[in-house]
This record gives sequence, C-alpha cells and structure tokens, in this order.
Amino acid sequence: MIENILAGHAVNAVNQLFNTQIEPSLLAVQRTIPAFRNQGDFSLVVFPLLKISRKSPEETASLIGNKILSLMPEAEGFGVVKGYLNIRIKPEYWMQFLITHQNEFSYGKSEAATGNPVVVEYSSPNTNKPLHLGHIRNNLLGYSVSQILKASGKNVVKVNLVNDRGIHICKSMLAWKLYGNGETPPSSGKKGDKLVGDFYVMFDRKYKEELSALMEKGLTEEQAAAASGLMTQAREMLLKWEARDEETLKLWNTMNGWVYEGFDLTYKRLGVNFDKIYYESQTYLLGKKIVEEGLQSGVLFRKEDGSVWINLIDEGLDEKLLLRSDGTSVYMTQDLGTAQLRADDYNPDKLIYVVGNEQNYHFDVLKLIMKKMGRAWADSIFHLSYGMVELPEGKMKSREGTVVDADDLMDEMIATARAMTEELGKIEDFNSSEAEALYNMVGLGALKYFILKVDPKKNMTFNPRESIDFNGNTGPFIQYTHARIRSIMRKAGDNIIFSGADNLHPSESDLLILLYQFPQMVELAAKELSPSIIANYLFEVAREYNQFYHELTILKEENPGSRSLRLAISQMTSIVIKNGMGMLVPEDVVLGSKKYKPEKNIFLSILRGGGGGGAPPTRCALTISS
RNA sequence: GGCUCCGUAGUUCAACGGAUAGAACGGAAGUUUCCUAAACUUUAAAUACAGGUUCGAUUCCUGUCGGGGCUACCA
Repeated sequence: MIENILAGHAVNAVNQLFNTQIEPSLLAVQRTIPAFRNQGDFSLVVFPLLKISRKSPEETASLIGNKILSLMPEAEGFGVVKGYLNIRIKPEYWMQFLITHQNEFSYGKSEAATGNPVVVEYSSPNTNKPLHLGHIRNNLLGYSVSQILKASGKNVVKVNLVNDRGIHICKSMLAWKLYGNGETPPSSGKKGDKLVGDFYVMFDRKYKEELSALMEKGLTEEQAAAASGLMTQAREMLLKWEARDEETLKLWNTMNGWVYEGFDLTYKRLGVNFDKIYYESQTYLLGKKIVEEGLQSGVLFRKEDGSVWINLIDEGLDEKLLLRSDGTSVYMTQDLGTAQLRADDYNPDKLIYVVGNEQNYHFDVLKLIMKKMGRAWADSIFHLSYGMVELPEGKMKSREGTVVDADDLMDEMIATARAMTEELGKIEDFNSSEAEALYNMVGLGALKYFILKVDPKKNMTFNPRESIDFNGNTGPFIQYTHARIRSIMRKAGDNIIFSGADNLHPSESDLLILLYQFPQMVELAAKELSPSIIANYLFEVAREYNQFYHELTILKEENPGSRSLRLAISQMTSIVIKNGMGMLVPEDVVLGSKKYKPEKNIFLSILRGGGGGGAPPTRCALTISS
C-alpha cells in the first residue's frame, strides 16, 4: 500500500541525506488533512527527524521531499507546511488501482482463511429471560466481530453458551408445573421464550407472596426463606435433575425446547447465527474435574466447610469460590470446563468472549485460574468487554419495568420505518410484500447500524428516533446511498470498464483514496475487534459519495473517460458498502439481494431480507441492573 | 472503603502522541427545469479541572472533581 511505499522511500531518503538508518516506526505517514489537500495526498511528520537533520523543520521537509521525488516514481510533487511534508501521488496511481479492482466483488474480503481458528463466544443469554436491548448489542457485536475476523483472513468459529441448568431453570419449571395448566406456546399464542420467562417471573411473585405470608405469622425473613415450600420444591427439583429423574428431564427438555424456538426467531431477525452451541449441562462436570485437579496440584484449597477456593490476593484480586460447601458448582466452575472444552475442540489462536463489562472481574479471574493451572492457552483468552446500552429516558431497570424487549424493539423500529415512509409518500407503487420488506430493512438496518457504530468499550445511548433518520450517521443514510448507486449502475448497463481518464477531479480522488483504504480499515477493525471502525468508515464513504454525486454528472458526462471513471468509482463504492455492511450484519438484510428486479422503484434494490439460520443459546443475565 | 472503566459542541458519536480537535442531530441561512432532495452547500458551537513527560498531549503519568461497573456459597 502506498503509505508503506512512501514510508520506505522516506527511510531511504533520510539514509541518503543524513547518513542515518532510522526505524520506519519513527515516520508517521497519514492522509493529508483537507485544508492542505492542494499540496498533497499523504503527509509525513518530520519533527522526529530534526535531531538527525540538525536543520529547521521546513528545511528538513524540503530536503526529504526532493529526495523522495527522485526516488519514488509514484510521487509527483510536494509541499511543506511547518514540519509537515505533503506528498502528491500521481493520478495514474489511483486510476491504475481502479482499473485493477473495479470489478472485484470481494474487494476488502480475504478469500482464504489461514491459521488456527479464533473462537468467538457471544449471545449466551439466560434461558429464563427473553432477549432485551442489552442482548442486541451483544449479538450484533459478536456476529460482526466474527465477520470482520473472517474478512481479515481468519478461521472463525462462532459459539454460544447455553445456561440450561441450575436452580433458576427449576424455578420456571416448577411454576409451570404448579400453575401452568399445561400451557404451551401454541395454546397460549406466546413465543416460547416469553412463555417460560413469564413462569420465571411468576415463581418470583408467588415466592414473595409466600414469604410475606410467613413473615406475617411472625417469622423473620431468613426463617421464612428456609420454610418456603416453593423454594424447597425447587431445590428438590434440582436434585432430581442432577439424579437424571426421567420426568424432570422430560419437562426440562420440553421447556428448553420452547425457549430455543423463541430465541431462534429473534436470532433470525437479528441476523445472527452460530457454528456450535455449548451447553452448561455438558460442561459443568468437566469444570468440577478441573477443580479436582487443582486441589491435587495445590493451586486450589478447601476450607473447613468443604468449599473450594483459589487465592488470588498476590495477583491483586481476592479469594474466589469455585465449589460450594455442598459440592455444587458455581458460575465459574462451568466456565473452567467450557474453556477447556473449547481449547480441546479447536486448539484456537484466540478465545474471545463477548460479554458485558460488568463481568470484567469474572474473566480476569478465569484467565488467572487457567494460567495457574498451567494451561498454555490461558493467554489466548480475551474478554471483549462492552459497555451498557441506555435509552434516552435513562437506564433499563427490571424492577421498574423499563427493560426494552428485543422483539418489541424490532417491531417498533419497523413500525417507525413504515410511518416515516408513508409520510413521505415514497413508495406508492409498491405491493404490500415489497413494502413490508422495505420497512424491515430500513427499521432493522437503522437499529443495527446505530448500535455497531459506537466503540464497543463505551457505554452508549440508543435513540430509536435518531437511528432511523435518513440524514446523519445512520444505517438508512448508507442504505440510501447504496440504492442510489445501484440505480445508476442499472441505468448504465452491465459492463462498465474503466481503462483510463485524462484527469482526476478532487471529489473523484478523495473518494478513490477512501476506497483504496478499505482493506486497511478491515485490518484495523480486526486488530481492534471493533465494528465501529467499519461503520464510521462506511458513513464517510457514503457521505463522500453523495458529495461526488451531487457535484459531478455521471451518466450524462460527455467525456467517455470521465464517464467510465465515475461509473467505475460508483461501482467500487457500492462494492465497498456492500462488503463493509456484510462485516456488520448479513448484507442482504440491509442492502437487499439481487433477486429483486427493481424496475419501478429503486428502493427495491435495497430490498429483501434473508437472515441467517438461528440456533439455540447466560452471560447476559446482568446486563441490566436490577 | 478497595479495584476498574469513563468525562470532547446543547445532544449522540470520531480523532496509531502530530497540522487549524472531525462528523451527525438540533439551531441559523441556502440549493430542485439536472443520474432519487430520505440528498447537497454555508454557518455558530466542545477536549471537566490542576500539574507533569514530550519538539508536539483529547490521547501517556499524577492528583482533584463528576459518572458507570465490579467487590455473592447469583449468573
């Protein structure tokens, strides 16, 4: 890439001028800021070289500039502002780039994957709670990071961890048994996950009623809890489950099945999917074995009451419980087993966990334990920790009933898209299924883009109204730009072949250089595990394209060289938007597939939602505060 | 209290230690006989505070103030 070529020549120039070999890292090559674009395309900061040159910044820059001009065939001129050397690259270089890549439909995406896989865990919700806004961020991040890693040439395995066992699962089962009257998703008309979630809530309500009744009789809260018949029955059910009681297992399978079916629908709409599902019910025993191993090797210790702990005080942390005094496992126990299983299954380069930042401590501890247990792969554990999602009205709180359900939110986004479209009267010639498809694409595209454009590390505010605006840094703005380009390409006909033009307009070269940088952006996003880098880049591409579109005529351009140049740039822009969007979400969900023949209205060109296959899914239980 | 993350225009987001801190929304003012105006152009507006390191700090370090999270034999 040209930045590296330029840096290489700069190193040589310094060597020849000042007889000093410098590290390329000393030289920062960056895109020239717009204010000085009249001088050059890329800039070199020469301040770090002043000690070597022993000359003024301006003089040093001029000397290097002249030397680079003689060394570098791609350079055609330079300008100097203070310590900044601005190098102009020949237009032919950018045209050649366009000639080479104009019809490369996989531009920016690596075709072949190499190396051991990267395992990305995401989603992992609690099967008692339907997915909410917090999960949406988790799912979108996990899916997108996986796509970005793939695009950068990694083998990626997307995995989900299902929290399908434990006392909380028994609570919803018990409530269904006692009060459910045989209700099923079809009989109630509820989604499976919602139905089970309702019984979980019902257990909690009945339990509290029982407690207050007992406390009215004079028991303390603790006594009441111990005397609770409901809780006793739940515990009994857990014991039965662990003892593989047939009837309990049957109910367990049935109700889990309902939840998975419900989650499946939500996953499908979100457009996420998984390569492998891990179930806690299948990993917690392995976790217990690892605890056993740790006890024998002396890494772990047992307290008098029988509970097992690890001492991490020397590491600046605390003592951490790994097994309860009654021998049952805790959250961490199963994670030890799950991590081991993944290491055995894939021998991965990296084990990425997409989990909210409230669990930072948990993953620090997980990594440390594995290290102390002598697992060489412990260092490959990486917690992709993301911030909370808030609403303009404030935080979601389950107690206050302000949790935004994922399905409801998606419905609302689609409804807003409908209302806005109808208000503008844009699609009067659409049939109903086309219109529905459009609302889906715009509504869901808005939601997904808005959430992914923010740096994962940061807390964010999701503003539904703002997200769906066609003006501004939004998904619909990018979708609209893509639709505009497709419209032009359709009118231009199929074979656009650019072979050269007389000159480059600044709008053309700015856009072209931006397109040129796409692969670098993918690399950066993969390195940082940050979809926001791709999202913000795509916005810039779309903005730049709209400017270009407004400023220059394309189809009606009379100069054939310029016309084909602009068409080829348009073509590449649409490829970059399509491939880039595909690294955020399944691209046909937000940009449409080619199956439609959008003759009557170009909005159809962004139509048609596909959606990936879904699969069943704990870690998200606490992304909302309670 | 301890640990940790974060404080950038009115608001929501950007900025490998580099130029005059970018956008978007909202505010103000414009652009349609022309490939989609769900677009484009112009404009006012910000680095919480105090030190330090550096040729250069929004970025790194220290402290203060303000906010989030964690600190369960919950997950």
